[in-house]
Amino acid sequence: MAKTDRKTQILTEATRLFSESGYDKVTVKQLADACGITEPALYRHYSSKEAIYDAVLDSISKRLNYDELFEQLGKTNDVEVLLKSIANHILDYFSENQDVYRLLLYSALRGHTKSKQVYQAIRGTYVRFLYTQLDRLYEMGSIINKNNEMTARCFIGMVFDCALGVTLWKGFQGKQFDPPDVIANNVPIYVRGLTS
Amino acid sequence: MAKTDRKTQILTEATRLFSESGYDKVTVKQLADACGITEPALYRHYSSKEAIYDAVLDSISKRLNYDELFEQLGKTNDVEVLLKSIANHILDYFSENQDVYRLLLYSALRGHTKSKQVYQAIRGTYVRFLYTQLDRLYEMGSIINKNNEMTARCFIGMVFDCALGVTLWKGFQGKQFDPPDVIANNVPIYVRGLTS
DNA sequence: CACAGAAGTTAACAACCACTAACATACGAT
DNA sequence: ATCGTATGTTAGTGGTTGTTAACTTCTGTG
Repeated sequence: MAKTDRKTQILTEATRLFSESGYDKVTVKQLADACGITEPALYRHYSSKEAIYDAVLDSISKRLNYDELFEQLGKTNDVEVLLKSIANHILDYFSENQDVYRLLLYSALRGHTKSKQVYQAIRGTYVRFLYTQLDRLYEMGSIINKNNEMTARCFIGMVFDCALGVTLWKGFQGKQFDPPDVIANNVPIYVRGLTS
Repeated sequence: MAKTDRKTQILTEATRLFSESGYDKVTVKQLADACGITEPALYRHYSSKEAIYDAVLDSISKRLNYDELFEQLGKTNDVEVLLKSIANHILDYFSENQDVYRLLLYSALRGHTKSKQVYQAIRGTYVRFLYTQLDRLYEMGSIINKNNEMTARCFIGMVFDCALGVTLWKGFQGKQFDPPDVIANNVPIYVRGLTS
């Protein structure tokens, strides 16, 4: 196996394992086993366990592609379209990358500065985009006067929490709702509450 | 020091330490040091590290007092009062017990079944109360027809996320908002969106 | 073919961790 | 006064973990 392939494989397995069990509970042996090699072989590719962890976080922050969404939505004048698209984008992303959110939250709770930064980079990007758009819609007279940064942060928070519900609380929240249904139910409340 | 006092002290220190660093990163020695005793002395009071952890979770689930809130709000017909009171109750609780939310989330991510249950017990209680009240307000004609369980879960999710922002993301979310301000900004959006 | 370097192995090390055995002391009840 | 119990200590054990040293195997290149 070529060096690059092995490195990628280690990254993939590490992402999966770390997000499943958290950094501390994953042993280097586990990771090596998952890759089908021995522990010392891992150290040919990464200098330490922490280095693998850093690489995982780096790859995560590069995995998100907002450009498409932002270009698509940059010109809409419909609050409902705006909110629904952002919500769906977040939920799609996290359902396609179920491991990511868990891993980020876990790391952030662990106090890992880098993962806090990554988490906030992802989240902050959504928030900034949304409140910029809300500012624009307000100037157009489409929505009422609010602190749009607060509004945006809360809305994104609600959607993130919903995403967490899907991945983390599976089987622990009583009835299991489909995220799209939740969006369909709740975004209109926001829209009604915001439009003038 | 009497046995009960020491046991309580261990519980207090354990709650603090576990929520700061997570179960895995806290060593028994750290905990013993924090209590001013040696490791074996700890084992006079708790049979294992895991037993201490269980005790911490038990004490947390007993620390919440909803009765006051629920009795107080059980008869209000004002959606805004209802939502604001619930939101403030959650935020007050978590700002008074900053360690609790961190610990619960941390444990839940770690996959600890009991902590998932505790987290969901706390959260679920708020959700059930809110959607019962929303059902009542709907029957009274005060609010529009919605899936009130979804609405409640999303609202509670938004507030929980807000509480997390205060404790976990301090210094990582750019501008720091006061939770009461956030409530004052966002609850009215929900109210406008829900009232008929 | 020779060989350099990449990638893998076995064996082991030092540090750490949860936990325990064995012993010491304070103290209330009888 | 004495005994039992609660609570503490010192010293140490077995197991795990991240990491490394030393050695082997594979492979592409001049």
